[in-house]
Amino acid sequence: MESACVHEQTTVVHELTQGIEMAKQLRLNLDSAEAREFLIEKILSSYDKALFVLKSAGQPRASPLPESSLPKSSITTSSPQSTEYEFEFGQNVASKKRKASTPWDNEVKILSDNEIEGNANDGYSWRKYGQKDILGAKFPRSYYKCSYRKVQKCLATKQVQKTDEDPTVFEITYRGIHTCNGVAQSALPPPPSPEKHEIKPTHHHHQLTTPNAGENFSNPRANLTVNTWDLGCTLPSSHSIPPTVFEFNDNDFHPLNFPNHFDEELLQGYSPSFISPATSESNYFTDWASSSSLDLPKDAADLFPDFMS
DNA sequence: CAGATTTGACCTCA
DNA sequence: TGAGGTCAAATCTG
Repeated sequence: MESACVHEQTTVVHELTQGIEMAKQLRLNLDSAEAREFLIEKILSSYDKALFVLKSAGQPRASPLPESSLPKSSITTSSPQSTEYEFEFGQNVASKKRKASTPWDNEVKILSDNEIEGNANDGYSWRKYGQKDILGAKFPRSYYKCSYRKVQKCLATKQVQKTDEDPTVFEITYRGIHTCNGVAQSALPPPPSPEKHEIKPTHHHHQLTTPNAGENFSNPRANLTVNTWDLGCTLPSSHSIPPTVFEFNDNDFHPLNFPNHFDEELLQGYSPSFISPATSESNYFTDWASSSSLDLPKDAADLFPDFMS
């Protein structure tokens, strides 16, 4: 099962990456005893799960790891309903017509059966700018661009289209790279340097079927629930799409911050940039935390006021 | 009233 | 020339 292998690799890398980011956070929050405990718990949880996945990797199993079999962290989420995403990496997967001319250097295609009108809560704020009937397609295609296109010159766009076979399944195609931070520039540190967010079009096409990288968060608005093994409080419900994808080479793989800069946000800690006041989702974390059976430290709000408010 | 959405017109390219 | 993608004015919504 190659896809399962990829899945496990992704999960492990995600967990380890998360552990690193948490450790960075820990370094920044050494002064606070509560923060220390909270972050240590998260780090241990991440590595626990990474180890668990690695140990499980060699064992045969017919289906993805059941949630119940996974190590429990101090932060848990509910809802077993799963959403499948199918990723397709490469150049201009969807656009055949303008393949040679489009400036996009990356594209991610996702199939989701659990979106509301394809309005995925992917952590970014989108503005619909067009809808078009597509030849041969039963349903029109909707065009979205980043709400911060003008303010931050963010060129990320996405296309959402119901599939012919199943109107409840949406094909979401992400194009371009988010160069925005999700909020107005004035309120934030400068966007990450381009080199830090360099996305290389991969020549290897991989299809990943989630639960991927341990998502398990529910979307109270869209009734969207993704099984997740981890992420805990680091991932609001709005991130219905794995925020970090990986470019797999023959022997290694590198995390790429696409389509979301989730890792970057993690890196910045629970910074205000994580919660975009301007986004249509208004307050990801609040929704997420209130809708999930989270076992957050009672003083989490004090530890991370930006995160919680 | 500001921001988001809708929708017809326009642009680009194969 | 037609299809896909984008623009922008009109309209809607909170």
